Amino acid sequence: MSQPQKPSRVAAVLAGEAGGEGDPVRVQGWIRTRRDSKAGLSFLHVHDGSCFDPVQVVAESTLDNYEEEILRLTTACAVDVTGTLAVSQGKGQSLEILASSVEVVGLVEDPDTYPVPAKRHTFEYLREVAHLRPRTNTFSAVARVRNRISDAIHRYFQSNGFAWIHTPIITGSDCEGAGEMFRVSTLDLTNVPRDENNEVDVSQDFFGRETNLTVSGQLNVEAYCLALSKVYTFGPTFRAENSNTSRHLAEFWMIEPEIAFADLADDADLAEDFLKYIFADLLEALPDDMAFFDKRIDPGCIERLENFTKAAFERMDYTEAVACLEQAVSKGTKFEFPVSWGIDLQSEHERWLTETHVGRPIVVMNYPKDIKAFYMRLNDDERTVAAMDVLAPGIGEIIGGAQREERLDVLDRRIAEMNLDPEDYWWYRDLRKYGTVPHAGFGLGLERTLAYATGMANVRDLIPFPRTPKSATF
RNA sequence: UCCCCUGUAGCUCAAUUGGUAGAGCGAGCGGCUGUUAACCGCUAGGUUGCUGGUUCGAGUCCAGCCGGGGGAGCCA
Repeated sequence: MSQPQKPSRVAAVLAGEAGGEGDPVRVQGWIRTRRDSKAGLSFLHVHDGSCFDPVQVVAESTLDNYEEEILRLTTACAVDVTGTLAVSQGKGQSLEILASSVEVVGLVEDPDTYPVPAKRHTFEYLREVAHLRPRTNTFSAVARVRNRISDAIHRYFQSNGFAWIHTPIITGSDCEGAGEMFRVSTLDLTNVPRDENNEVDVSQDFFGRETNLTVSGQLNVEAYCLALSKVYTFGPTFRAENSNTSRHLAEFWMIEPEIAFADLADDADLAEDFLKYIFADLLEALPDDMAFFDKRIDPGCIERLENFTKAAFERMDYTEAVACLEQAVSKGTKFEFPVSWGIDLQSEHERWLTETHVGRPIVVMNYPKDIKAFYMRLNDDERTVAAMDVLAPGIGEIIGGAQREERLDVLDRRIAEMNLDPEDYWWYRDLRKYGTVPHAGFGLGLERTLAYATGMANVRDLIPFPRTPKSATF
């Protein structure tokens, strides 16, 4: 089956990169819709996922398989089309393909049973057919945006001298302290070995100790930060929390840069520069997909992103933020949760600060030590730590980060204060013994970032096969 | 884990104070059209999530279970 014409991507065809009027062209893809005209021809919209729009193929009734095959084409049929490029006589597209051959590669035998016909579907329903939803406009657009953002993240770090560190998925550390973990074991669950105290004998397990899926690569990546200076993680993360919200997944992807010889201000600068880069890149690279989200999913999302990339981020201390909130309350602003120094800011507080108070992204810094993790650097006031949250209009917290405690004596004090066992942190403490330096980093959830960029409301629709409590079908 | 909402045709939803189910879309067939959210007509398609209870009678009321969604907490 030698085909003389090399196939082109639909994106290239529509961009005029596969040739001009009269040039031969070949595309491979799936039917989105078929419309027949009694003028003796059918219009096939063919997509291959390379761009938002399908290409229109004109199939005339003179094709030898017109009656038997082309008139039976339905949504999702796979085709291999050869023909010539033509200027469209109709509206809605400039170039189309006048087919000389439409080979049916894969037919839909019974269209009545195809779960995703060309009609409106709810996102909830499409989650039940997650293996077919990437064929829809929305989910193919999400997939392209996810890919582009991921690529931009790597491009940003790589072009700025960062090394991508593959921190472990399976961790022997039971002290990462960020929520419930998924146990990793090869023990026979129906016959678990016990020791003399009738405890599970983990020495017989695969690793000879208890192991779990990672909830964060941060502690590990700090080791590489203190050797390669500028590093980042980008990979899957697992949390066994029983969280049932539109913002939580049991398996999600996270980005965690870490920079050495850096303080909190450097960290905030990095976060601002980084976010602006990936969003500006998205707007520039995928205008058709973003236009779709702006029109059908979340009107205004393009303007929101444009403003985000242009506005200078406000910097504000936690103490000042609380003072602003208290002043607002005294002037009549109502919050569900009361405000006072020492509280963790609620979502409603964060939104007020970024949306109402300053009207642009804001970095809140230096939080009370009692509401933050042990590894965050203690400030000279002994009351606050060098933590930061980046808050954005329309979403609230988008990044959380901190300067790390690099002084061993202070770190040990903090470990003791929080009733943690220093032995669990022996190698983390080693990093402070041998050539310690100030360093800082932050964490960014990929799916939440995509939610912000696209206006899609649920992170379950921003990862190909979502894992949530009681749900891991695919 | 807690609170609220919800489960009727392949999908989205109707069904008056309880009286044994309808529409739109999709699908099939036909008509019409260089069509593009096409349009017009016809046809097929349902043990109303599961189990039990109240009742002459349950999609409708009650209990339990299972699933879905939203919010809270936790966080990314």
